[in-house]
This record gives sequence, structure tokens and C-alpha cells, in this order.
Amino acid sequence: MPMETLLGTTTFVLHKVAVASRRAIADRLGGKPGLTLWQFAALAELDDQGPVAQNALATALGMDPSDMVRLMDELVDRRLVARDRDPVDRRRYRVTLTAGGRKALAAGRSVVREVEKATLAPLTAAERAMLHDLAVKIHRRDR
Amino acid sequence: MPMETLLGTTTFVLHKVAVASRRAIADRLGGKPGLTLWQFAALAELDDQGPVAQNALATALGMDPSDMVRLMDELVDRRLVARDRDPVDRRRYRVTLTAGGRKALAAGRSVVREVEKATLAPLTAAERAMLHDLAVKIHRRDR
DNA sequence: AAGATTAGTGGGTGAACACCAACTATTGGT
DNA sequence: ACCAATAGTTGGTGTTCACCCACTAATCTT
Repeated sequence: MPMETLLGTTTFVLHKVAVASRRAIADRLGGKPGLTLWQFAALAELDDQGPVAQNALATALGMDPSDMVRLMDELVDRRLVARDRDPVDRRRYRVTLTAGGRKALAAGRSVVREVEKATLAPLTAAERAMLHDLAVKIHRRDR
Repeated sequence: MPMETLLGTTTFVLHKVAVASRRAIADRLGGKPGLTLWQFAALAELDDQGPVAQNALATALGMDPSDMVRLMDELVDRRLVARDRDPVDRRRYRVTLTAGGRKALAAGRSVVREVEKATLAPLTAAERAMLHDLAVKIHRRDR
């Protein structure tokens, strides 16, 4: 594999693959679950962390707080999350997943699993595990 | 590693890594070589394929022909490529790398190599090779 | 009580991206 | 000669993304 071609650079190929799967996931998240990628990520993060403030959620996902507001506005509208003032510190919200939110999250996860399965189909189970490990290893130092 | 978290989905982590390295490369390409990612890709593709028509270049890179026009306009302006009508079919251009273009490409490549090296630093040489193989394997079926 | 800090909000920006329609010049098919 | 198809060009579109500033309400510091 020639080192000088675009296909010879790992990050380039990685990027191609990642963007393709991102688009596939985004497209299919827009279907049944009716979620954007960010909305899905927010729901997933909420599920991981339990009730949190909007701000914490925003920084956890590496996005601007003002963008998080608008994201939450819609999720609240659709009753996927509940946004109540934190009684301890009334500047903050306590954002929690509703039953509907959990349902949407589950639907989203199954979409992600499907696409992931299709994307990684050319690999054996061992290779998939290896790829995941390597990606995580990079991601850790990288952040 | 829990399958249900965001960090448990391979494509998600892959995407994070890929986007980070893309940004790093784009930032540093903007420095000394003064190139955008697309411009760099075009130069690299030109070097791979030799003189080609703009259209062929556009489809090779998966971009719109009209966007390629504007990209080429700037590269021609900066004398990084020469754009001459193909004498055989005068609808086409024969786009060729100039000496300056080759120089810019070399500078770009060294940037890419540096960033790639830094990005993949947490991995051993064997792991880097493995990662590249896996990425290419996915990319092939995926296209 | 005053001033600094933090959470959330609203409004807005500029760049990148991925297109699309309409047009000219040229060529190939018949 | 005529028509269809192709290469390139121009001038747009709408979306996403990643910000930034100014502001309110609440809290913390002193």
C-alpha cells in the first residue's frame, strides 16, 4: 500500500468510513425514532449519567450550551425528556429521561446497532473487537 | 465495555477520532501549504492519476463538478496546477501539476504524516498497520 | 448588601458542505 | 446537417456546524 496516496493514509480512510456510517445512522435515526444524531447522543448521555443539568450535558457532548438549549427545547416539546428546575440550585435544570425518551432511545440504539452491523460486516468478530479497541485507545489519548 | 453507551459503539468512537484528526489536518494544511482539505485531495489525486479532466477529478473525489471548478480556479490562480484544453477533445481540460503544485503537495503530505503520526501515537506499529488494514477492508465493501 | 460567577436563553454569524438548474462550447451519432 | 450527450461554468439553494455576544435569573463570595 503506497504511503503517499490518499488511501494510504489511515486517518483519511477512517474518515471516509466514519462519515459514511454517520450519514447512514443519521438518515435512519430520522425515520422511526425521529431523532437527530445530537438528540440521540443527548438521550444516550442522559441515560448514562442520570438526571443532569443542561450545561453538564452540553460540555459532556462537547457542544455549545446555547445549542443544547435548542436541542432540549424540542425534546421537551416531544416529551422525551422532562426539564425541571433543580431545587438545590434553581439556576440549573434537572433534565431526566421520560418513558417516551427511553423508548426513543431504545429505537435509536437498535438503529445504531443495525448500521454498525452492516458497516462492520466485512470484518470478523475478532477484527471488529480489535478495531473497537484500537479506536478507543486512540480516542483516550486524543481527548 | 458496555455495548449500550456511546463509547461502546465502534462507529461513534471512530467518528470522534476521524473528525478530530480531520480538523487537525485541515488546520495545519491552512498554515504553511495554504491548502484546504479538498485542494490537498485534488493535488494528491492529480499526482496519482497524472493529467486528467476536471470532471474525472471531481467524480474521483466524489464531489460536484461545479465545486471542482471553483476549487481549480484558485489552484490555477496560485499556479499550483495548469489548466489547458485537451487538444484531442477540446471540451475537456488537461489539468496538470506544476512544480509549485508538487511542492505544495509535498508540504501537505508532510503535514498529514505528522498529524497521522501524532494521532496514531497511542498504537504500536503493528496496531497501526492492523488499524489501517481494517479501515481499508471496510472502506472497500462500503463503497 | 455589592459584586462576581454560573446556568440557561435568544439572536445571530460565517464557514463548510452538498447539492441543483441553466447555460455555452464542443463532440459524437445518425 | 441535426440532435443528443458531455465538459465546464455560473449563480444560486438549504443544511449543518460551531461558534459568539448580550442578556436574565440565581447563587456564591466577601
